[in-house]
Amino acid sequence: MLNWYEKNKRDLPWRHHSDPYAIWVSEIMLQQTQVATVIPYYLRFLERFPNMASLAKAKESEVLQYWSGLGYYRRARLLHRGVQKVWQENAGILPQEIESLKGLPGIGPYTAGAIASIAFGQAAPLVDGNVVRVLSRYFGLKGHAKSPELLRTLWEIAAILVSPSRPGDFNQGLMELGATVCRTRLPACERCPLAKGCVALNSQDPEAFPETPPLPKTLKLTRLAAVAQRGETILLVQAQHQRWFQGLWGLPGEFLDREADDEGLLSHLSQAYPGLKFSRMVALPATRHAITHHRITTQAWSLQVSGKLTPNPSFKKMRFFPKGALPSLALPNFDRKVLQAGGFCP
DNA sequence: CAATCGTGGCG
DNA sequence: TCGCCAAGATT
Repeated sequence: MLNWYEKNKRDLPWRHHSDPYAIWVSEIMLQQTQVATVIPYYLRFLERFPNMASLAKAKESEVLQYWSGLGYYRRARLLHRGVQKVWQENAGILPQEIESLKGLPGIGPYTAGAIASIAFGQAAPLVDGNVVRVLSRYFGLKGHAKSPELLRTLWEIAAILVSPSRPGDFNQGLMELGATVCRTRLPACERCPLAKGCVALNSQDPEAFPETPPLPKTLKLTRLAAVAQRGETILLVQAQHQRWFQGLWGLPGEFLDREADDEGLLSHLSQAYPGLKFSRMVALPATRHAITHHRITTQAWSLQVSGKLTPNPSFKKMRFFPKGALPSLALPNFDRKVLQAGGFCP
């Protein structure tokens, strides 16, 4: 494993760092997110927040701005809180103990093992999606990829296997193998250093491991949204109690269980934003977006606003932003797609 | 424990 | 077009 990793590891930005903070950031961004997606976000984030001090002092809104488009925004808020906690309560020194790491916001069993082994050289195991795949295939273990029983077994195996002398390389090697060779579909078993003893390969169907759990049914939703303009500005609201995108800015609107129509949007807007008057509605191209198992079609309208905004308790903030500010705002791609389709944003 | 959170890419 | 999936944590 160690020899294979040494020869085959990819040149990734976070592998240029030995700073535990930089590794921490990479591990949070990589949660449920592929390497290629993370790289540009990681580079920008570290350029703006090169150390704990800069991130600890930053406003959450700016942290979210740099996370905008990467998804799973709770990760950004928890990372921010975690860094602030270390900065304030531990003199900016990241603890090395697994249990202490797990006590930090956003750091669970996997990330604690990753930081302990990669940043601190401790012989700590880790189990992520790659490790589940590699080990369940190699040992021919039954059970769904997320079943607690299989995961318990895998953590025990990983703890036995981890190299005491080079735990970080071993753990990264296991994950690298899962990402590049022992892939979910079309595993490249001919290139695998573990092929000889692999139970799944010898069973002729490596893809049968791990078993795939049943997925939740996809739900279709319709959403109304407004690109409400006053001069060269656009009305945005900050999600506070909504189900999705807490803390981010977004277009005003609502979800429906029926067909979208402009009258529905007008009645929603007049109720949610008392004091404002809307006119000159023009339908924008419908956009589609998926959030976990939801498939959402957004029908948006462009319209003009007049009148004075009365604060609404369901939103923390409502503001008119200049169009030029849109690219650097913490917006979910969900809304960025609407703005781009309407030509309001590059 | 099981459901949930975003997004882009792939076949 | 659509289902499936990816360096998980939280509630």
